Amino acid sequence: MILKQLNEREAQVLKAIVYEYISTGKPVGSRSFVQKYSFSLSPATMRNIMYDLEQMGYLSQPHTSAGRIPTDKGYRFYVDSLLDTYETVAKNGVEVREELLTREIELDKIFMSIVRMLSLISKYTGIALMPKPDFTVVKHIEIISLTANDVLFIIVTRTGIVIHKNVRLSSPVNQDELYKYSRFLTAELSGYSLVEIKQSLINQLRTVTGIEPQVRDIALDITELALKDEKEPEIYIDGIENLLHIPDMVETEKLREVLRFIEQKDTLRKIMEELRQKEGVFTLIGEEIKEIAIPCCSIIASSYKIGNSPVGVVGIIGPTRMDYEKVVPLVDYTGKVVSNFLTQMTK
Amino acid sequence: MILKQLNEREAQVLKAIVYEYISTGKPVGSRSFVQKYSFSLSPATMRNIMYDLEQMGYLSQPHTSAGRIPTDKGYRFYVDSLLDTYETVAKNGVEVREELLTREIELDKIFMSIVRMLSLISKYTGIALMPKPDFTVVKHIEIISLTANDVLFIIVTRTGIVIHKNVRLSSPVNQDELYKYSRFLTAELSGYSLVEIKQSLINQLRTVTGIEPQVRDIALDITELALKDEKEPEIYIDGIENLLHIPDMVETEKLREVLRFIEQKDTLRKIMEELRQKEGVFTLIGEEIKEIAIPCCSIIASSYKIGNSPVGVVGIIGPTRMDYEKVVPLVDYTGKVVSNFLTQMTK
DNA sequence: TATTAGCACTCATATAGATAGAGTGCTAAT
DNA sequence: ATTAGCACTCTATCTATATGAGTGCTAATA
Repeated sequence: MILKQLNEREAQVLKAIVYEYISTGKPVGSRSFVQKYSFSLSPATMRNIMYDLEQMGYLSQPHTSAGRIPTDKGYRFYVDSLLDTYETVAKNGVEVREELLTREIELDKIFMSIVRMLSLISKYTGIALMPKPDFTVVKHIEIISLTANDVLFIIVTRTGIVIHKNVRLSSPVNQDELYKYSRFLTAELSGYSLVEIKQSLINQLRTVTGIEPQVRDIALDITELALKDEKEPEIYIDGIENLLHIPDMVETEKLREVLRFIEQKDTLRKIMEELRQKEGVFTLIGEEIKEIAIPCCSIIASSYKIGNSPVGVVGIIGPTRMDYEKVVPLVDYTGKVVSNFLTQMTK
Repeated sequence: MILKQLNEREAQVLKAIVYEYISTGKPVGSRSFVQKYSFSLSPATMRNIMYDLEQMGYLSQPHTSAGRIPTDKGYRFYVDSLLDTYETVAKNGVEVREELLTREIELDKIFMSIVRMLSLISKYTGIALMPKPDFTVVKHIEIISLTANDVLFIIVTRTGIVIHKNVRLSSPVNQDELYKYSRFLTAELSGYSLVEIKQSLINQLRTVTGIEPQVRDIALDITELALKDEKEPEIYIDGIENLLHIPDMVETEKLREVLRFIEQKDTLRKIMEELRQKEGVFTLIGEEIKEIAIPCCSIIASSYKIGNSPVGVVGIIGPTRMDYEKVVPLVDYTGKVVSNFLTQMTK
């Protein structure tokens, strides 16, 4: 196959075919297509173009004598061409209301309503990866005794997120001793982000003076232990039922697979985690989702930031054949709103 | 219709019909049924019995000249008759492993694995209502300043549950002042359950002496505010995909309704909350779920306790036509295991 | 050289009719 | 009280057939 840039006409046709297939769900045939889109071309010519596009890998046929449907490569072309122009659309007709955010205080509720909104507006499944605490700034640390050997390590971040972890000690420590640790840790660590603490601060503090060395050492040990295997940030999902009215999902087995994938969350989290590190809106189409084959599904996601660090992801899961014009700006815009909000909140 | 006790034979037949319908999913007809279950009766007699059972409301026909299917009343009869005898089966063949529980420390993880197990073993959807914190005993209270007027109120319970809530104050308070509050509250409230604190303790403490009256008053105000509209306990769900292979769920619209119901969580929570207050295993069959019509679904749930207070619920959601023999003991046993574990843990 | 008209062929889908199978209700006989 | 027999009903399944939309190819046209 010869590599070749699409010429203008081919590009137009390809976009229109993908668009048509997205809205109807039926393979696009030459005759009705030229008519509907008033191309001043005969069906025969259209067939030739389609044939070329098929050769180049943008289209395929479910069977001989059926119309064409886009391949993943075809969708990819379509989305990319959208991204060039969608920004002007972004604020129009998209109903994410910023005030909604400021009314709520608790972060989990905020994200729940964001995910709900995404699903309601897009009519697909909304997803959000909660902010990775790594980049949030410690405000307070408290260690509380549970049983003789078990303590609860609590970090409060400046955003009001509470991270807590049970830690089992090798020897019992009483609560008064724990208070000392808490005071020491709060004094030394507040104002720093978790990632700074993990990567360097703990080790620097190992030699700090002006504190009983034993308190210092045990306190830092507990901190290290508590931060070691940090809990994966939660994923919120809403609108799973929207996956059901995806026309391509008639085969129950496919649907089960998708549901299992979504419920399982680990794989989804891994994928989201990767997306977090990309800039802006990112789209995973069909088989491009490498970890697992989720049939007929695409993910459109945007990482959001606190300041300059991308800390989480919002987006939607929908059918590969989906309404990209609407969804891409929606997800992008939502990401920006969340970024602004969180950045504001942390100041 | 004349109210009448079922005679022995009718009861036998009814049980067998429900059983047969549960396993095959097809309306039970007279001829094949007498054959399969080797009743020494002719199909005609069976038809007469079926006719009677239908008159009494235990069976119905999807259409003339179809076999019979159980009504909700029929299922109810079947389950009740099961409950009389299942206890001997309870510990056999049920694979909830108690050791699994003791290895985990964090409560949410414990419940996640319980729900997972329920869904895996039953092949239906597992559900759990987390322990209502009302009956858990306070271990420690800490108030931490977030912004000038916002503070974070943290309660740690003896079980290691962390409850936190943002509270907005009318006038700014600095962190040192907050420490005083924390110390006072921890001293006065630890060892009491939240429900005791809410119902009487706060008011009793209003007049306590030996502490600056201002600290006392504000601290109690904050506590009252924080405990006022307590967060609803979370619901864990696993195995939604199992709802898909329910044969009666072929109609997508039904399935969507069920999924929406499960995702919505509020209604589910209300139902679970009611179940929490019942003793032992409880079964809601089909239309008996009053809040909403979840088509073809039943809920089997068991409340679990800490000490003597029922604090939460575990159970499963499955098709009305489900394998009650297996599920009822499973849910019951799981409830007991969780009760033991939590009661143990809290001591 | 690019486009178009025409034609034979393919495939998926929809429709209608026929048939088989399982079930019921009723009546009369046991 | 139970059963055999019979006419009737409803569903599911199969078959055949027609229809429509699509393709690829070739030859004519601009």
